[in-house]
Amino acid sequence: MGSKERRERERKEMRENILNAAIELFVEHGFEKTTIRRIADKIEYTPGNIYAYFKNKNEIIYAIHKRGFRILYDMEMTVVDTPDPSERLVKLGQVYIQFGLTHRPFYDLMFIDSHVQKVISDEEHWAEGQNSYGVLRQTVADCIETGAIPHGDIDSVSFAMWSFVHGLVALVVRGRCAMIPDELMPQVLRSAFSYVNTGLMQRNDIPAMLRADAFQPSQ
Amino acid sequence: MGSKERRERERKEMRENILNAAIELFVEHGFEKTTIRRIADKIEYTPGNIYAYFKNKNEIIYAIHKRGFRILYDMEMTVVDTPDPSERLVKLGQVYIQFGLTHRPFYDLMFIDSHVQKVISDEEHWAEGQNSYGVLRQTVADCIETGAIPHGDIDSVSFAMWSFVHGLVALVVRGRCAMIPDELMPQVLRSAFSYVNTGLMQRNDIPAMLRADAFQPSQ
Amino acid sequence: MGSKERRERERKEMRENILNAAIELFVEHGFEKTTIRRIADKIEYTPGNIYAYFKNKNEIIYAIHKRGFRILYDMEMTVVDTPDPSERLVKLGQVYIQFGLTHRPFYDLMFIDSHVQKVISDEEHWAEGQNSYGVLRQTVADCIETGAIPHGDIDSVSFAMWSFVHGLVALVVRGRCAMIPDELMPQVLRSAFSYVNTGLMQRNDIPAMLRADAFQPSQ
Amino acid sequence: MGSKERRERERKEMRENILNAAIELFVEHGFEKTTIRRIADKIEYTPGNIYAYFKNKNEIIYAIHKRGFRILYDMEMTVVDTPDPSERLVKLGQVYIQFGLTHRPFYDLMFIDSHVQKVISDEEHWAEGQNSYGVLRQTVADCIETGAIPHGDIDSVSFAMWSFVHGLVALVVRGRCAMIPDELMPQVLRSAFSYVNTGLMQRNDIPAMLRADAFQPSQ
DNA sequence: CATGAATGAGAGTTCATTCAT
DNA sequence: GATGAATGAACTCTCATTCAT
Repeated sequence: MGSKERRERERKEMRENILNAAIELFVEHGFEKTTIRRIADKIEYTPGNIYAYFKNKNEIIYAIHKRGFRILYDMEMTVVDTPDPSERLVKLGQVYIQFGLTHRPFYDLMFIDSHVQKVISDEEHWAEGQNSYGVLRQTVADCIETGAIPHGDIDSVSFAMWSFVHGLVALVVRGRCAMIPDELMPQVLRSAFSYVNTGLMQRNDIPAMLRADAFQPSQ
Repeated sequence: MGSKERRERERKEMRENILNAAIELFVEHGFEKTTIRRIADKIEYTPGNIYAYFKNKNEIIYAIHKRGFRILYDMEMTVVDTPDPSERLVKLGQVYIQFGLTHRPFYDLMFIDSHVQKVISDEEHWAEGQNSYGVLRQTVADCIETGAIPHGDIDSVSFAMWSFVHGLVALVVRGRCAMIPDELMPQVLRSAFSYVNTGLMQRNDIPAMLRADAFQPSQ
Repeated sequence: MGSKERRERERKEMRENILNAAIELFVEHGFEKTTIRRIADKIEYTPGNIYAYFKNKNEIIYAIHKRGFRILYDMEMTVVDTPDPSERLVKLGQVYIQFGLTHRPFYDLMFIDSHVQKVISDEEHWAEGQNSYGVLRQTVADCIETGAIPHGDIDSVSFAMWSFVHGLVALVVRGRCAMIPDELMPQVLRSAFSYVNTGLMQRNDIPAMLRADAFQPSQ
Repeated sequence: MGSKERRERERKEMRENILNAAIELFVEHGFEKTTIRRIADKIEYTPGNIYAYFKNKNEIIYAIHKRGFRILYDMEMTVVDTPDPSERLVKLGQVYIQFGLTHRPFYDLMFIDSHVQKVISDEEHWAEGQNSYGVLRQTVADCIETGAIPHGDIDSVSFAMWSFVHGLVALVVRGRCAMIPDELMPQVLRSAFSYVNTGLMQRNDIPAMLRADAFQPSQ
């Protein structure tokens, strides 16, 4: 019977609706203001009905979380074929920052939010994160192997790289840059990013790509 | 009469109690769950009574915020006299990370928490933060002047340095290091930190000080 | 399906219940003591549930306010067709007093309560009041034109008329008539009302209608 | 021993201080905002200490109530010697309105406020009010006797007179005059007042005194 | 599957009042 | 007489969640 399949499909569509509404609210008003009632209002359903599709609010968070990692991963995929490891590493950093600044609520949920930390913890929900980290790790390994960056423990170096770009984004996303005027932030971000890259990359000039105009803070 | 003094002291103790309870709750459950009621319960007082010591919840945040910056600033002061700028820069980084990891709730409140961002915004409450940034900025300026690190825009470089150590701490504090086993974290942090420093510092060997065993993640 | 209609009806009944409970409490304890909790208790519901029917406490006030003016207006409509202006003016006064004394909490809310004054202020919520005033004003204008009462500025005269009847009702409603024994109040009110009317109406005898036994203080 | 007297005197002064503070708060911020704590703060004493001088908040209300009637009575005394009864009646009305509009919080407390109504009820606290009413009543009696106003039951006529001026003041004090522009209110009040007086006083011209520029509404 | 009414817990805050000192 | 710390009840309002229909 195709009826069962239709059921299945409708169910998926509904989950999608809920999720999209949740994400929109989330993007617009942040996590705290994304309540079940508001999600329900947005799709013109009833609060109670949400629970037919998601066990509870946390399940919705998981889903958003997952989708965020999907977006990040897709963005990473656009640069992952770059043959030169050092160039790839830089591009990965750019893509990461771009993701963070253009999808702030996602970034917040994925890498900063503390409620998520508790709710997701060490569950299977970090699987997607592992993929992203894997891409970075491999690139770092390649860089070290080719001598593009100094030798070092792969995980430590990967963590260093990640920390740097995370720091940049996190300080912006959580509004800790009061000392730097808003209008200067894009330039400061660019400079900071290329400064570290250039510094680490042993004068293998990569100025061209570092000048790429990414990183417009958004939203 | 010492009675007035005793009163004064008791009052301070009470404020201290409230603050400590708040900080503890904040550590355990994050800001949202740190409610006036819970604070009161913890110290076995009445919710209303809290308001005899702090005008409102925000004042409690301010107090924690301020205290955190005081602690950080004091820690920075212990290394600020280091004459060699590059050594000083490294030590500042170490001190910052140490602060972040040994005073996680403070760090969280000061540099990560989003509600604080809203409540404190651009008010006078960032004054203390400016001091800390000032110390970093001056050190970076000295480093550039002496050629210890590559030339660059002072604020951009300062922001880069800050971002890096913030990234390290923030990922740990907000539990985003699932891919690195807990027992390896201290070593990874150390390696990551020295990797970037060594890389940027143009082979001015500073291995000795980088081996300093700091950064034990704490509670 | 009548299910939707039933829902609709039940919803209206519920709003009605809330409103009635609110009005009763308002009668008994005044506005300040008419709290959401007490309303909820009275109808044996949960405080939070009230908010499913009224956005907030002010909305409940608006509703009572509006309803009160509706009742008053309807009562005015029963006499507004009286052709003789002076007779109409007297009847309007009687109707107004009757409304005030038989719907005291409404009257209180509409014309006396001070919190309402703050909450409603110059918003659209006075629209209904304007209708009532309009009826009075027109009647006064007619009276002046026909010479039933002395010439004068229409608004000033209308305000005078209104003030008089408001004064009568307000002193009763707010219990400032201690000097007059309760059992005499009805007669005193009647006498006072007809005294002023007869005085102003230049000996156009209207004794018949002034003897109408209205104005029993209620509840 | 004069020590006892001194005690007595100091006690009175303290009561006075509390009362004045309460009245000031009351005048500035209204009844609801006049809290024990605020009174205490104003005179730089402790909330608890207030209770050494007044049994509770209601006692403070009584005192303010009483003082208000004292002021009104004193104002009435300035016109009570007017020999002509009709002139005296008009002056009494003027004085009453003036009191109401220049001492709004007092007026509110004395003649409108509902909390007072409950707290004071039929106790001895209305004694002062009786005096004021007595003055009016006597004047009305004189007016009737001399034929200045139509014959009628003294209490009913007195109540009518009182209701009229109370209505005028109460509508203003409780902000129910939205339909009359603020800048016109003084003139409207004057007109309304003289309209009724002239109307009732059987063309005994009293225009001169009615033109007296009283009744500026005040804070 | 969907509704919508209802719950219960909990949020920050204010207040009159009490009481040991 | 005066202090100031403390209480306990009350306030409006929000939310995730449940459940009969």
